Amino acid sequence: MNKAVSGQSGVRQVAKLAGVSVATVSRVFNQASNVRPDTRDKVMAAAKQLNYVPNSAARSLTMNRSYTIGIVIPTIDNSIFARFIDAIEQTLATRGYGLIVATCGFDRHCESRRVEELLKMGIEGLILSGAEHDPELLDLIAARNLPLVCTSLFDAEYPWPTIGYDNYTMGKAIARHLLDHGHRTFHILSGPQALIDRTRIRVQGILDELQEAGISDAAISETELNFAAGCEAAQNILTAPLNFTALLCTSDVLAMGVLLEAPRQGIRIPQQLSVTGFDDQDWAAVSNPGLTSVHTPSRRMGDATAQALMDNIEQGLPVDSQLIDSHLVIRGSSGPAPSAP
Amino acid sequence: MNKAVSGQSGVRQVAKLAGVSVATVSRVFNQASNVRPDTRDKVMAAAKQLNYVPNSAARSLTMNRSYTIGIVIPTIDNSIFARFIDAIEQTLATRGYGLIVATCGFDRHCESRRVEELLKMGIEGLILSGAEHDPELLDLIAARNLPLVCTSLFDAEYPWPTIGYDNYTMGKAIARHLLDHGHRTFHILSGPQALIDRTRIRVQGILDELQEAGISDAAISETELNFAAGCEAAQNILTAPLNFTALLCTSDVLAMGVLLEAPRQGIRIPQQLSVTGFDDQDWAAVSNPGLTSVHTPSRRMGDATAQALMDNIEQGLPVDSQLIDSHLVIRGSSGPAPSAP
DNA sequence: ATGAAAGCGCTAACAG
DNA sequence: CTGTTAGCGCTTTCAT
Repeated sequence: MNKAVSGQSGVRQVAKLAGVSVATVSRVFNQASNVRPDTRDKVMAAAKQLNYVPNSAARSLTMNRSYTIGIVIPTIDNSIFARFIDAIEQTLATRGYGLIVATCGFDRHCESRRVEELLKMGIEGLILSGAEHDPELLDLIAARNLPLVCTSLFDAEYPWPTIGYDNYTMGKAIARHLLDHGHRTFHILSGPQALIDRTRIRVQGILDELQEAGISDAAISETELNFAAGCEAAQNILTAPLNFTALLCTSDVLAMGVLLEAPRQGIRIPQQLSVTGFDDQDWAAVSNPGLTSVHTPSRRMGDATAQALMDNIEQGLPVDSQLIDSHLVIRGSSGPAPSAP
Repeated sequence: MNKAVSGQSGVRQVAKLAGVSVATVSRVFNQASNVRPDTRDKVMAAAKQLNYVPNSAARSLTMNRSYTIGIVIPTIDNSIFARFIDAIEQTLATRGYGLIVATCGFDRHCESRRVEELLKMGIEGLILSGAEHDPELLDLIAARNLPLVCTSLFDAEYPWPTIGYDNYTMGKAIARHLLDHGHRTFHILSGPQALIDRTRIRVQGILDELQEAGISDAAISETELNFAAGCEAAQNILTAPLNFTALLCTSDVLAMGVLLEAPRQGIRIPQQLSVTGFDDQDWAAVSNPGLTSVHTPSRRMGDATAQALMDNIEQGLPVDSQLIDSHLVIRGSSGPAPSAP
């Protein structure tokens, strides 16, 4: 059983070596005011000599501050989340905060457990994905008065602050794009709607737009939200003779599978089939053809989220919900509907 | 100035409500042995009623344990690192450890600063990328007796444990693959060799293999290690009439740019040009053509790293260097050299 | 400008 | 099996 730190030296040693009191050492390492420059130097010298690093546990205990923010997301292994975390981490770092990450797949129970673990670790703020969480968890968070931001979607009505996109409108936009190109028969490939609210909202936007155009028979295939699952789903969807001319995917990772599978089935994109995604990952510009998708600036969302949390913690500012812009990016994977589907 | 926790309740309150001593409460929340079941239940009930969550700072202070591991990597926004972290996080979670992530680009000074921040946060173990670090930093880590693992490369000779791939041999392997296909003129597109040791090692492997085949005039282009930079580099490399038939990229993110740019320049892959990557990201199987690359199982590396660290911390086991297997994946982007380059 | 001393909430002997 | 008590290393009044 290894002690976390062994060659440890505390304020005490530093104080002794510098010939001052522990209070002075503490002052030097905090708001350096009220310390004579030469005293300060003596302390710093002693500290360096002893390799002194303040003990965060003791610090946290007395100040009741941990300078850590927690985040629980489905996975890190998805460009969209990776970029998001990357941005959060960098913004937090500008003010000395650390980020503790935890993943939970799309399992609500797991999410709750992970949050509890983070709570035990003393986080001062929490970032969650989406707006559907265990009510008991939300109660606990409220009881602890822990700042929380729900991300990836924007919902001004939600009782907790949300920072994210207007998934509904974007769903409508991408459907409209296809309708404008003359498509009348559609298939939707989505992630698990029951587990992911923003997926459900995207689908709803698509369906509503189609509905308004008098189309109400779009088929929906659901699958897990990862590359392999997308490939498998694509195989199933694309084998039979196509009875649709447009395939809308609620996520690029799913569209990737379609792009891979279509040529194998002899289906040409976009001549025979238009395909669209959601997220606009890097590769969407590279694939052949390029993938029409909705660009969701997750980096911007991360910055905003981190900033909001820190402003709340340090200045008590309320965390306001925030709409992050997103927009359609049209590429080669979508085009005019073939004359004879 | 928001207190981190406000509706707080400590062992004391719980003890009083449950009609026991603080020691008993502590026992219940730790090694539940030596506590009568009904006492235990009373305590748990009281705790639940009060929304009690143990204060981690106090806990860490008395036990001298933080149950957190720190990692400093260049970026999270790269599939390779994202997958790596994802795996680490999940493995750590199995034993109640948290992961604090920090990014530093490819800047050694920044790396040192970030590590110091993590040190201040009380991490019990540290994960770094590569094996080139500020000597002073390494001294500090040694002085604090902090377990460290250097990842992404394997080097049995290195004074600190390394867990990663044999980049050199893989560099040789991919060059050999191309040589076997009759290629005799090469161009290498690499990330910054001065900043990234494993990149340098990969390049060295390639060069050595070519050298052994009597080829010593391979040109090398260096660029930043991200998608945009890869695109730009590809534009420069591919404009002039090609004086090489194989383009080896030291990373898939770079190869992605090449795959995007080649068709724009009217260059057909692999008929006119063979392209290879390194990492085998998801999209490598999807792109058109698929990208020949070296598969580096970053998830496996993450698991091994996390496991080694925890075993060291809890059982004092030495952290042994570990070679993670990697292998060549041949796809459509590489083929026989065109007869007339 | 500096020092002395009182805890922060918890765990871990040590008693009983 | 349970209670009492002494710190863990630090910050922070309150004196000086």
